[in-house]
Amino acid sequence: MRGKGGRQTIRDLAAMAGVSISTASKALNDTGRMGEETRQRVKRVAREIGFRPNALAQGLLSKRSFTIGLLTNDTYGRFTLPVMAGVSEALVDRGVSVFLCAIEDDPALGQVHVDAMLDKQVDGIIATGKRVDRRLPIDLSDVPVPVVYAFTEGGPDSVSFRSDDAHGATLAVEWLKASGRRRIVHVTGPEDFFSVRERSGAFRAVIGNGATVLFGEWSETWGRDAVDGIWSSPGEKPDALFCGNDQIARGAVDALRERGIRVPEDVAIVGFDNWEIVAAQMRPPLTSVDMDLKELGRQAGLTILALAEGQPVEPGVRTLPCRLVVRQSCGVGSPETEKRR
Amino acid sequence: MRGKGGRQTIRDLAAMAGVSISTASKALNDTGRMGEETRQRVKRVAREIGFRPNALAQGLLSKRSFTIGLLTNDTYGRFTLPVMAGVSEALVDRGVSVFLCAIEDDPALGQVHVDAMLDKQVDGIIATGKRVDRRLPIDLSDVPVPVVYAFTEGGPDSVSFRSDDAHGATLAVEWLKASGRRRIVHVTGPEDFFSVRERSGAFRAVIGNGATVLFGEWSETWGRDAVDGIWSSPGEKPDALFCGNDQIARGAVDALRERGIRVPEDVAIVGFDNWEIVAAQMRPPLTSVDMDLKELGRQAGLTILALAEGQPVEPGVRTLPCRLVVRQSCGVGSPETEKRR
DNA sequence: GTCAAATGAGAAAACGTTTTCTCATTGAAA
DNA sequence: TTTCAATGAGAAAACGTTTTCTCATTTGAC
Repeated sequence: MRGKGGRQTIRDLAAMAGVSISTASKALNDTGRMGEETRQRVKRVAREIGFRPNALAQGLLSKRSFTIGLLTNDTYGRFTLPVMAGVSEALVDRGVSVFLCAIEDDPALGQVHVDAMLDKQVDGIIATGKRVDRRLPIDLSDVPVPVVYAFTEGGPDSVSFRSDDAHGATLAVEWLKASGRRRIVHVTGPEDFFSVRERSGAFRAVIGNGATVLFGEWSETWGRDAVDGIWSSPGEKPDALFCGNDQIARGAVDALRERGIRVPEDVAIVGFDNWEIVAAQMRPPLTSVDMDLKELGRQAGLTILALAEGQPVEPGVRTLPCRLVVRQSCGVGSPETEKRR
Repeated sequence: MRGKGGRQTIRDLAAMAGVSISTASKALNDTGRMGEETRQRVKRVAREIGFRPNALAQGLLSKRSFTIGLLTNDTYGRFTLPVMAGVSEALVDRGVSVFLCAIEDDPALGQVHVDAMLDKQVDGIIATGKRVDRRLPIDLSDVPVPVVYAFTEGGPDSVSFRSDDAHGATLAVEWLKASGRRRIVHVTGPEDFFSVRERSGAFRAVIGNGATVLFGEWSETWGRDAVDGIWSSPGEKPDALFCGNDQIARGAVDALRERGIRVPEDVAIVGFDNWEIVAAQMRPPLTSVDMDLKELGRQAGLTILALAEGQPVEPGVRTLPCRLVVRQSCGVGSPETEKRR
């Protein structure tokens, strides 16, 4: 089936089809002039021997490698995985492959990876991280190929993508209000996170005067502590909590249960991130805002492709809408549903 | 700094250094014969203009692309991430880049990715998955490049890597025994998982007659249910639980706390997977078996490299030892420590 | 029957390297 | 001086494609 050495080259194909190399090439690419019979014969032989052109040779000539680099400093997190999957999905059927480069937070390692990618003639680079308001440890503004940023801070004139956290928060709070909750408290992460400010800002905008926002850390512990703090101090208690992430929500639900407070009857809970493995397994399952990171990755992939093909792309930050994945923690007994508006 | 078009080629370099292309090449690669002065001059100019050879051209000639493919069907899981990081880490400083291919469970998609990788002349393929006893949805036994399997089932004569779960389980149980626990119960996942059988087999081997193993699912709920089942039936209660993963452990700890049973004073708990985000945040922090997946990835990377270079590698399954990461859930109040033997 | 245009197909150059071969110059030994 | 080996460096082929030319043949119109 296969030649003794490596794979079949177009040379072999041409010989087998009884034509010249140039004719073989033109036949396969539907270019040039030749008899229809010849073209079909070449194609048939190509199919029979399973000929596939060597991408290295093609790239050398065309100066397009159909390869892009994906740089990430988030080796363990749950954010980049969906982004990567989205990028990969968007590009695979255009024949573009993705180099994965895990650079931790090491600038030297980052440089090594970037150099390697450029040596391999990537058509573009997607930078992605674990936090929307932090830059990667390496400067990409001078690389000679297009760059797109996804879920990480880009330079001033760069193209970047992030989720619209304000939209996500609005979705969550509007939903709680629509289901009759009136005293909603926002328990979230450290205020120096951009996304925390976005979410809390939107929360305040919807609630209006007297909105209560509690900043803390991204942990279950903080969720518990927040609940303990609220319920052990005097005054009217909330009938809903909008939590900054799913772990905080988890802690809050646990603390409420320990106090004998029912979720969702007494207090409705909404989380953020829709981290399935947590949100769906909680009892009750957690309603949560999904940032649709896979779609974000898809968009980033399509954009880097457009740039690589020379199409103009307006610089700036593009925000993608979130989805609210409704589960039982906010009072809807029905099976899982989804809200986008 | 850079030429008007793309990057500087060896042609430009040769012109600038006042030598021929061949001399330039030989100078850079420390091959061929030439005056030391010439060699240094070429190297200096190369450094000055930041010359880097085009890997596509090199690959075309050498038939080595310094590129490998990493195939995974685990897009969201927490297992492949460390494996990928390990692979990447092992290869980056040998100048080898990694193609990430997320194929879900779709054979067609898998074939597309494999074809794309072969077109791009990868030097080898690492297949990795989410379960050690399941195959990827695509057959790799016929690809014309070396293949290594990591954390997924390989073919009969393949090279594969997995963690030594029996060793991990032994480590855990020995540790519990050494700290004085006598009535240890194993609460674990579904018996049709290979790793479940490995772990429970080792558990039984260490405990001997009368070992209690409870099979269930990989969820917190099962952990709770198991505890409820044990403590609500008559008879002597365990003084330690060895759980099949960290989620089960988490459920067990929660259920124990609700019953007023103290961890670790009354019951010691050890988990499996050392899923940091769960294990370290639990209260008390969870002692857990770490499969050292990053090291597994590293080994897989080094092996595929050896194969790509034509070195002989014995086929078979290689198992890597686990580590026990000791935290407070099993009675050691001291800071986090680690056991390997 | 003549000529131009259309058609079919191959030759050759190009992409950016590495490597082998060739050749002129130098230095030393005879 | 002559001869040989060693030295320094360039020419050219090769890797596997694509693309631009070129050329011979056929077709059609007059």
